[in-house]
Amino acid sequence: MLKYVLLGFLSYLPLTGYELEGWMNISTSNFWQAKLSQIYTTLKKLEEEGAVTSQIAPQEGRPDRRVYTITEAGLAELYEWQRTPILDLPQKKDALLVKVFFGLEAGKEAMLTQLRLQLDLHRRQQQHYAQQSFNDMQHILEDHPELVTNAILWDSTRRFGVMYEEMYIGWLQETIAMVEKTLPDDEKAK
Amino acid sequence: MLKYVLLGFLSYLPLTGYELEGWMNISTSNFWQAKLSQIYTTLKKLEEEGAVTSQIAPQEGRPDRRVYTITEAGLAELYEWQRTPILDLPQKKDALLVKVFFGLEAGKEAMLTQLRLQLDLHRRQQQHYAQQSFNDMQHILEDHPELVTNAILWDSTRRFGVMYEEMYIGWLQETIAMVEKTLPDDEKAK
DNA sequence: TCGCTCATGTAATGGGTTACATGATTCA
DNA sequence: TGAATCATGTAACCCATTACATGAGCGA
Repeated sequence: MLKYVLLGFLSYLPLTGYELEGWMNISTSNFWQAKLSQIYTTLKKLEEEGAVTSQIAPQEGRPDRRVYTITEAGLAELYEWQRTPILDLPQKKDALLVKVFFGLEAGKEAMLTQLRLQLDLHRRQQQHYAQQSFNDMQHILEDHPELVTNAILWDSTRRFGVMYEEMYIGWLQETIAMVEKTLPDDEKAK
Repeated sequence: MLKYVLLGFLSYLPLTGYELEGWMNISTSNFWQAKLSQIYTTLKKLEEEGAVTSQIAPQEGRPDRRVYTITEAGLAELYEWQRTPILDLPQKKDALLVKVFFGLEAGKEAMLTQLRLQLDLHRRQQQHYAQQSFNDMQHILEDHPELVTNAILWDSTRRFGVMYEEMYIGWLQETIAMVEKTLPDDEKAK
C-alpha cells in the first residue's frame, strides 16, 4: 500500500509529491516503487481522508510547490498499520520465470539470450545496492542527522536488496549451466 | 501477464478454467498466481481475441465443464512473447520491508513479533518447495509422460523458490539479531 | 453435519501504469 | 542544442482482488 510509504516519509518531515518520489527512488524502490502520477493521486486521497494537510509554497518560473504535512490522525493510522502483523507471504510476479517455465518451444538459444541479459541486469543491480544505495543513505543523513536511528532499519532493507540480487545471480548462473548442458540444440529453421 | 501462463498450459493440453487453477497452484504459484475469477475473465477475453476456443462438456449435478483449446493464432502469440527479451528487472512489492523500513516508532517488540512470524512462514514455504512441489511434479509426469522435457525447466523454477526462501530466511535471522542487539528497548506505556 | 472438491460465472472496487498537458532552468 | 531536473496534475485504461450468486457429491 503506497499510502503507508508516503505517510512513513511524512512522519519524518513535510515533503512535496515530487520530493517523495526522490526519497522513494533512493531508498524504498528496492521493495516498493510508484510513479509520480500515483503519488499525486494518493496524496490527494490522503488529504481528503484527513491524514495529511497541504500548504502551497509559491514559486516563480515553475509550478508552486505543494508541501504535505502529516496530521495526528495520519500518524495514528500509520502506527496502527505498523503494529498489525502480516499473516501471509508476499507474492512474487516474475515474467522471466514464466518464460523459463514455458520456454522449451522457444528454443535453447532464445532462452540463453534471455538469461544472460538478466544476469547482466542483476549484476548491475547488485552493485547498485552494494555501493550507490549506501552512499545515497549517507547523504540523507548529512542533511537529516536526526534520522540516524532510522538508518539502521533502512540499511537492513538495503541488505535485503543485496542478498536478493546475489541469490538471483546464483540461480541464473545455475540455470544457464543447466540449459547449456541439458536442453536439446536448436536445429530447425527460423 | 496471466494470459501467457494460461496459453502456456493450454499449449500442453486442453483444460478448463478450474483445472488451470489447479496446474498453477502446484507449479507457477511460486512466481505467478491468480484467482479463479481472473482466470475465467481472462479466458473469455482470450476466446474473443481468437487465441483459444472452447467446447462445452455436459455434466450432471454440477455446471457443465468448459474446455479451452489453444488455436494456431494463440500458439503464435505465445511463441512471439516467449522470444521477446525482457529488458528490465522484475519489481518487488513487499509490505514486510515497508514495516521494517519505517518500524522504529512501532517499537522493538512489535518488530520482533513481525519478523519471527514471517520467519516461521518462510521456513514452511521453503519446506514446501523442497518437498511437496517436487512430489506434485512427479505426479503430473505420471499422468503426462510426454511433458518430461518441460519438467527440467519446471524444476529450475522450483529451485528458484527454494533459493528465494533460503535467502529470505537468512535475511530474517540476520535482521532479528540486529534488532535484538541494536534497537532501543520499549519503555513506554501502551 | 461440516468442510472440501468440483464447477461456473458476474459486478464492484482498488491499485497501478501510460498517456496527455505544460513549461522554465540548468548543465554539458 | 539537447537532455536532465524541477514541478504539477488529469484521464483513460489495465490488471487484479473481493464479494456476490449457486449448488451437488463425498468423505471424516
